[in-house]
Amino acid sequence: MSRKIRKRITAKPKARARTFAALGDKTRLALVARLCSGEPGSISQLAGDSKLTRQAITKHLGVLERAGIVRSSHAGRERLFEFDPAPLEGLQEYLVSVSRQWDQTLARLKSHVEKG
Amino acid sequence: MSRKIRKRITAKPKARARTFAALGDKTRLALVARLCSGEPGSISQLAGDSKLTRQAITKHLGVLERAGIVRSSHAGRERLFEFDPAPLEGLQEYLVSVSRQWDQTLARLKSHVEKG
DNA sequence: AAAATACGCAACCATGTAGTTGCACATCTG
DNA sequence: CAGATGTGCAACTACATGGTTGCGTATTTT
Repeated sequence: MSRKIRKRITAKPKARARTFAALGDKTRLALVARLCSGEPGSISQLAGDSKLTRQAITKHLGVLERAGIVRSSHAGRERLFEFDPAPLEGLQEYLVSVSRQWDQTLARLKSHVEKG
Repeated sequence: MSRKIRKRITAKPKARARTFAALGDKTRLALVARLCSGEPGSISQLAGDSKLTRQAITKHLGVLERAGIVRSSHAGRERLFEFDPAPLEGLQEYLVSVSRQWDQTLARLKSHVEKG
């Protein structure tokens, strides 16, 4: 089952890297914070919270959407974005498995030292 | 206490973004997987697992080190890198607080709908 | 001492990213 | 219908990133 954890750590590295990368920007972190603690918002509304232009926010929302962290739907002339928790739950599981793997590694190295 | 969570979500966004960004690359994810489940390794050893050049791996290790995810120490002519779990634990806490915030938001929106 | 190993540094290239401006188009609203 | 609002698309700049090659230097090893 050490192998099971190892598998969890190395599985789907491309999608995982993309999700991490999507969170690797302060503007996008702010968008996530806004969308996960409030109602869905249009591009103009979300751009209003920032000092950046609407077009810049559109690009950031595109990155988040490609990573699956937000979904968008059209409502009249507006495009509403809402949070989707699934990808972040995946990252959380990944980080938990990394911690577990590290604990096992520490224990193994320690017993190795004690033996000789 | 909703405010406490909100604070946790918006605190230190710069450092957090840098840590997320450091994990936003498949090569670096592989390095993390290697270092968290094995002994410390030198640059040449770590480069041996990859198809990239030693210099490319050096750059990736620099990104991980600037994010605090790995530490390095000199041993003779070698430079040994080892895993540091602290930053990833911070990300894990962050993701947990985002999930909690999202659950509260869902509950609030739901009751809002029920009321009217 | 000479060869092999491990590393650092710099230059360079291609590509991606973050941001802007400008303009066209769709959709509400008076 | 005319104007205001919300969006999409394209071009462009500036800079960061991922990767390479080349070379110099420190440290083992034989």
